[in-house]
Amino acid sequence: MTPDSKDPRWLTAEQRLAWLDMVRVLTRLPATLGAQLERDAGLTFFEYHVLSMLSEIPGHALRLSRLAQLTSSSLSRLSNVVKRLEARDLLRREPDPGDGRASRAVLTDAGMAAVEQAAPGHVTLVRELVVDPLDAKQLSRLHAAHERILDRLDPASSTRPEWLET
Amino acid sequence: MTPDSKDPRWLTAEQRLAWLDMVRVLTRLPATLGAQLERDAGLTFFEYHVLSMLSEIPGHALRLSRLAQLTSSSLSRLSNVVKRLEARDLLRREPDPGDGRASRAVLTDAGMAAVEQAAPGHVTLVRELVVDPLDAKQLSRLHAAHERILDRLDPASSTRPEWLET
DNA sequence: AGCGATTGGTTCAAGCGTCAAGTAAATTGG
DNA sequence: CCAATTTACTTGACGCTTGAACCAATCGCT
Repeated sequence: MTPDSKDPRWLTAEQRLAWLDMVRVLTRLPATLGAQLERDAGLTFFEYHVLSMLSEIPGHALRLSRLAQLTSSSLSRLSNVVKRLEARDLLRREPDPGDGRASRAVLTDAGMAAVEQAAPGHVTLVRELVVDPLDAKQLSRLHAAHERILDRLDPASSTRPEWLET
Repeated sequence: MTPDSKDPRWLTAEQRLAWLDMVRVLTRLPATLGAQLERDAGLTFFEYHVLSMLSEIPGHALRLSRLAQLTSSSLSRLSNVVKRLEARDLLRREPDPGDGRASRAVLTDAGMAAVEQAAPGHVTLVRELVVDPLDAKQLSRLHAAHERILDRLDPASSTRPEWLET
């Protein structure tokens, strides 16, 4: 009988071990994926994420504010990154037809090519690190856990791409 | 029949959904925890992690190189952070008795107090976002999945704290 | 219609992380 | 036992992120 097992201030031993391992994944996984993308495609994980969101939406165009939500970034950060990506000709900015304040980021052909060139290596690593070590059942349970966590992290689901059917 | 279900270049629809939700967790969870720590304790997630590692090891002291492994950071990053934390008197650097090249970071009383002050709020949020939305079984499966992923991310287990019994 | 508040986006300074280069101490190997 | 290498760490320059301040367009209210 652990005396403080109900004290909300602490975690039980198992909870603590689970959390510490989660922290290790949380820190190492993005770093590892980012290093691969940087090395093989000259893109940050975040830049890749931005381009890949654009590549998947019909029309390859999104308003910056929506793109910021989808990538969980501040508008400020996105603005800077979009400026850099535009300078590299991977996307361009257009005024939004419907709202004079807004801009849309549009993927260029070169941007599309960059995503297509970067994707296989990235996906291979994702498989290797996450998908392959788990069987189908384990992966679907991991997914379910993430969905529950996302309910708390993002109750309004504002970071969820609208073009995904569940 | 999905024609390319075995093509290692792509993920199946389920795998892809699972991965996209994992990416959302990977980006939002650290940001959310970091914001809380910054707001309530004036510490970065990383700074908290550094201090909390020291607080848990017997002796409250670790060589910088080991501390860098435990926190998955570069030595360079750690060196900078340690300098800042030392300036805030949360830890101090001592030459390592056994090796003239090495330094040990030692938690000060103020540093210990800072961790103890920051921990409850942090733990509460971890509970809220991760532990509470899952039941015991789900959490232990999440943990198991993370262990498998860590086998790939860190086969040598060099980021695993030595004072944890499994 | 008109005025204040809100929304969409940019910019700048300050802070933090990264990479390459540097120093110093220990280890290896001939 | 000395030279070459490796290990432990620090520093400095550069790039990215953040947060506050800013502008401009739109919305909400009366």
